[in-house]
Amino acid sequence: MRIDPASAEHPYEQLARQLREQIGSGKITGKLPSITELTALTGLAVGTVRRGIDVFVQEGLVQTVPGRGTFVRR
Amino acid sequence: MRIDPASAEHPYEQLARQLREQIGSGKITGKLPSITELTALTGLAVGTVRRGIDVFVQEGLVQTVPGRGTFVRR
DNA sequence: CACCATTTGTTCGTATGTATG
DNA sequence: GCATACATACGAACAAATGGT
Repeated sequence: MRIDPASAEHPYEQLARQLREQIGSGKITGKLPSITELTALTGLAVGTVRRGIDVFVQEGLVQTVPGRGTFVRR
Repeated sequence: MRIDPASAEHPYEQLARQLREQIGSGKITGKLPSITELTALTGLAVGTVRRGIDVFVQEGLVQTVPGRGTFVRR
């Protein structure tokens, strides 16, 4: 889960793409890493991580539950 | 265009609702006030105004053009 | 062509609120 | 009550696109 700030691809897009790959390949099935964990893993800010995850929420690929986490829809 | 921070309705939701009313009633037809103008009009932060407008972008009600502005789709 | 003002787009770091367990 | 986790908001900064001078 490495983010390159200098890339032409925006950090939130890189995050979304990398998460999508891990979801698609089945590496992530149930619960996604928490936003706090993702900020630690990526070095990104909270808002940026949210932005990346929002992509999936819009698509209906994941479901977020306050106090619980973010889950891959199946 | 008044926002009440103490309301149960979030500021970005209040903004979206009020803009929607003005669009629906035909008070706003072409270009929306710029984000900078909306922050001045509402006292909200840039990000919050963006959030409110994003609602319409998602819905396809408006179209944003970098360097130009935000326009009501017709 | 260069320069500049305007406008949207993204990111940061922090704070507070709300829901869950 | 407390820890965890998502949700919203703030203020600031910088980039990129547009259009006019």
